[in-house]
Amino acid sequence: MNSILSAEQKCAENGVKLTKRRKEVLTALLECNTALSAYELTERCNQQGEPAMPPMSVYRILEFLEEQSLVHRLSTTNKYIACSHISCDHSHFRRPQFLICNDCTRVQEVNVTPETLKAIERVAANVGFNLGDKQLEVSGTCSDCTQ
Amino acid sequence: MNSILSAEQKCAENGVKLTKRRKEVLTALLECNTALSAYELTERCNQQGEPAMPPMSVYRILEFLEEQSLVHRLSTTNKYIACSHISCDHSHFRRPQFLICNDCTRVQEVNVTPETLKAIERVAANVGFNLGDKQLEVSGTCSDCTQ
DNA sequence: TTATGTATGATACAGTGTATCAATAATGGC
DNA sequence: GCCATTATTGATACACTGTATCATACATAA
Repeated sequence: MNSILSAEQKCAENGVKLTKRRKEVLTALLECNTALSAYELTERCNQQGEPAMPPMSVYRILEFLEEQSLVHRLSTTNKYIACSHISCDHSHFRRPQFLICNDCTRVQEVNVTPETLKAIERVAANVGFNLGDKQLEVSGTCSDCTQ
Repeated sequence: MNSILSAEQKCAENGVKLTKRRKEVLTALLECNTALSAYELTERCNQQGEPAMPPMSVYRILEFLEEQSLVHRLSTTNKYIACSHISCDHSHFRRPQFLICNDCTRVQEVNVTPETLKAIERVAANVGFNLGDKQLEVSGTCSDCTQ
């Protein structure tokens, strides 16, 4: 679990702690490798031998992990996915972008060109919108579900 | 209510009917001029003198109106907004795009250039994603909430 | 009118997220 | 070590959102 070590280090730098419970949640999310809802994640955590964790705790922990940029919340589907940049050094040097399959809810992190991002930002700026550094979520149909 | 007439006509062309209840829902959504959740919309409809409508009906009617492209469902916020092209002749010649304010949930329909859309489609195609003709939803902060 | 299909009403319930308070664990000062 | 303070987690209740299901009303055509 290289990622867990990196996550722990990152938290330490920020003066917060990656507790046992938080590790459990992050590990479960990293292992499943897809986006999960808070309740799906709760179920997964409670399948391990550990004492059961209530959904409320999972919500709080997800909020914590999101603040630390260790997970992303996909507002399109209300699911959470582990950040794919935990172990590599570079932080999100630019807004992350996700493709979300409408059918199987599979999620794929992608990178559009900076120019394209700029173009979108410009359109938003024209009507007074500030995109901040939130991620971009685009829904479609993945290759498996297209057939 | 020019839009209602256009909507009625559009339905007639498709061989479906814009009933009294459906008109009520669409009118309420057109009048409020913002995105509303199904329950907010129910409340609004029931503030008129009409006999009360249960949420279930509103859900069904919204589904109907969405099929007729008279309203858009914003999956980012689970809200509905009236299509801004009901009265003008042209249909959605290209994928509609919405900017959604994270703070006040205000929604603004915009148009990025076809080239930008193509660029996003290309990135998606590279990993086997098909964007179909679903709308694009981008969340940010509107001018009012930025200050 | 009767039969058929469509639209709406009503009820119950499952799923999701939040508010609140209680209990436990960690931390720092003495 | 012991206590006070804070952070974290547990537990309960509840509000909100959406769906499943069946019953009723309405429209249309034979």
